[in-house]
Amino acid sequence: MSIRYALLSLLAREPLSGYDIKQQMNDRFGPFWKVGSNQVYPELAKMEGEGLVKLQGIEQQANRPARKLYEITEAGRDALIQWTLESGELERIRDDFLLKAYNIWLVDPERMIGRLEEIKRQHEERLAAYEKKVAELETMLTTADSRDPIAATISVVEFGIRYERLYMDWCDRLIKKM
Amino acid sequence: MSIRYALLSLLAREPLSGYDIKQQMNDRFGPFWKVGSNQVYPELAKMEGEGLVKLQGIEQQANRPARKLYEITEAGRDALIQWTLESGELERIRDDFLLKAYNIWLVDPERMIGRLEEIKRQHEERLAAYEKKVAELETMLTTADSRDPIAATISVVEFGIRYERLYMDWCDRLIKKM
DNA sequence: GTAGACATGTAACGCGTTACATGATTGT
DNA sequence: ACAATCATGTAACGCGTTACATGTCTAC
Repeated sequence: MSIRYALLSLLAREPLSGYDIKQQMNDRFGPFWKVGSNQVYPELAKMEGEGLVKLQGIEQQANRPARKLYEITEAGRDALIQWTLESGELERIRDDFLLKAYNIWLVDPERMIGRLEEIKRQHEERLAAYEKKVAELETMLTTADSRDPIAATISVVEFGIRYERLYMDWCDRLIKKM
Repeated sequence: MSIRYALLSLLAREPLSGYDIKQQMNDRFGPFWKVGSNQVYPELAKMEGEGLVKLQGIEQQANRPARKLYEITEAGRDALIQWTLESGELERIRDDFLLKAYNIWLVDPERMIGRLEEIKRQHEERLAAYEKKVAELETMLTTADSRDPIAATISVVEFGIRYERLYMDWCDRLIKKM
C-alpha cells in the first residue's frame, strides 16, 4: 500500500513515465527507497483505473521506444495529501547489522573490528553522496519558501546525512569497546 | 533468511521456547524487530531438521501447557558467527514518514506542524523506553567485558537512543521551517 | 462467566526482490 | 559481434503481517 504513495509523491511534482519513476527511485533515492518494474507498471495501471493518475500522452521520439507519460489527477493529489497527514504507527529500524551487533560477544574481536570498519566506510560513502546531493539541490533553490518541493527534498536528504553520521559515530564507539 | 538468524541470536544466549522467542522479540525489542508465531514455529522446526537447534526437552509444569525448549547446537552457533561476520549490502532507511516529509510542500502548514509534533512525541516515548532499558541492563552488567552479551544488547539499544534523538531533532527543524 | 496470559500451531494475503521476455538503438 | 541504455511489461518466489484455530489456567 506504500509503493502507491511513493509513485504519487513523484508524480505530484511532474509527469513521468514508469521508466522515469523507476530511475528516480533507484538512482536518486536508492538508499531510501527502491522499486522494481514489476511494481511500477501494474501499480500505474491500477491507479489509472482508480482515477488517481491519467495517461497524459504517449511520447514518440525518433528511433526511441514509446514513453507512456502519466500525470497525477485532482483525486490523486487529494489521496496523497490525505495519506501524508494520516497518523500511523512508528516504523521499526530494521537494519540487519544491528542484529549482527547483538552477537558481537560471540565473535572474534579482530574480525569484528574489520567488519565495523567496513560498515563505517560504506556509510561514509553514502554520506558523501548525500552531501553532494544537498549542495546540488541548494543551487536549484531560488525561494526560501516551505512550499518549494526542492526544500522538502533537501529536508529528507538532510535526515539521511544525520543518520549516516550517527551510524559512523556508533561504529567508532563499538570499535573502541571491542 | 533473516528471521532464522534473529532466532539463533536469542538462542545463542539461552534455551527458549517458541513462545519465549516471540515475547522477547515483540516486547523487549519491539521497535527493532518483530515476529509472528507463524514464522517462529515453522522456522524452529526447519532449523531442527537442519541441525542448527535441537529440542532440549519438554517442560511440563503443573497446570500449564507443555513448553518445547530449544537450544542452539554447535552447528547453529557456527552458522550464526559466520552470518555475523559476513559482508552484505547496506540496508535502506525505509520509514514511511520520510516519504511523507517529501510532500510537505503540498499540505497545509498548520496541519503538518500538528503531525510533526505527534511524530516527535511518539519518538520521545520510544526514547524513554530505551533509556529505561539501558539503565536496567547496566545494573545487570558486572564485568566491563566486551564478551558479555549484555554489553552487546546495551550497544544496540544505545543506537536506538541516538536514533530517536536524531529523529526528534529533525522534527524540530522541520517545524521551524514550516 | 468472561477476559487475559500461556502455549503451539495453520491459513491467507500482500508486498518486495530477482529474474525473465521483448525489442530498438547506440557505442566499443 | 557484444554490451549498454532506453522502454514496457510478466512470472516466480520468499518473507512478513493479520487473522484464525485450539486448549488450559488465573484473576476479576
